[in-house]
Amino acid sequence: MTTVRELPVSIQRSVEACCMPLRATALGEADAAVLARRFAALADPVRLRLLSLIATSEDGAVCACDLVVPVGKSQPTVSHHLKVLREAGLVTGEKRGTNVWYAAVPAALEDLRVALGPAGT
Amino acid sequence: MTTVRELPVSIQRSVEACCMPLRATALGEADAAVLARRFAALADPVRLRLLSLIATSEDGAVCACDLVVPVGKSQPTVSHHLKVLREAGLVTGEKRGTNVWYAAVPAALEDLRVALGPAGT
DNA sequence: GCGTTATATCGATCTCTGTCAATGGTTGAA
DNA sequence: TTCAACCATTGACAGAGATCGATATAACGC
Repeated sequence: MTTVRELPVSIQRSVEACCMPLRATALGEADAAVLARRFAALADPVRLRLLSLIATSEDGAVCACDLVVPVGKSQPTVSHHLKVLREAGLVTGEKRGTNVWYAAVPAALEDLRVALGPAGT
Repeated sequence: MTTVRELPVSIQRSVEACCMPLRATALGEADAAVLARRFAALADPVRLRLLSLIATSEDGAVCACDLVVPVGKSQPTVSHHLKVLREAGLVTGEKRGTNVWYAAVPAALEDLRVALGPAGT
């Protein structure tokens, strides 16, 4: 359940940047769909807590085994939410032995920040 | 259907600010619930387009009657989405005669930007 | 090989949400 | 007052998503 600290995992972005700021020009259908999908990944309290736990970890990565207890959900549920975060490009998972270490993808959060930002950014 | 331009409506915030950045400290259950609710308001393509249309309007406000056609949904559906945006504090609605004029609430978007931002903000 | 541990997937259930047709409430105009 | 326009609400339905127990898969140690 509890694990030994190791080196941070490497970071990779699989999801390409998207979309002008909401307030710059009227959003097209395609861009709106992409953005909605990403915001949906943040629209769940369990996922937000998981992401926060991962992003604030001292070494930049957290073993999945150390995420089940803190959020108070079953292991399959946590695994499901981690998958959603992964597919949204917000975190990456790297297998180390039997464990999977999750790391945040800062660039993904920055993309969303830009989308919410003022027109001239 | 189409309306005459008038003065921008007044802006008011009903939703109080919330939550440290995700990457500052691990999110508590309560904060996660509040943030998830707000991100959920952005997790729909129709709402994102409505918000974008409102936020990019020249006068800072748009008549609801001018929002139905651009998003290609029925009037009740658009009304429903506008309600969700209103309850999330992202827009305000002001009645003028038989029309309702919607305006964006920039401070609400800024709050979400802060939540997504780096630790030291 | 075997058993153990960690993670993912499957299947079922329940709840939430997006959508529209129909209806109701208000407002302004004729 | 009567009518028409605008907007919100209701009710019904389908689809999506959150959750968990059970099971499958993978890697390690013996």
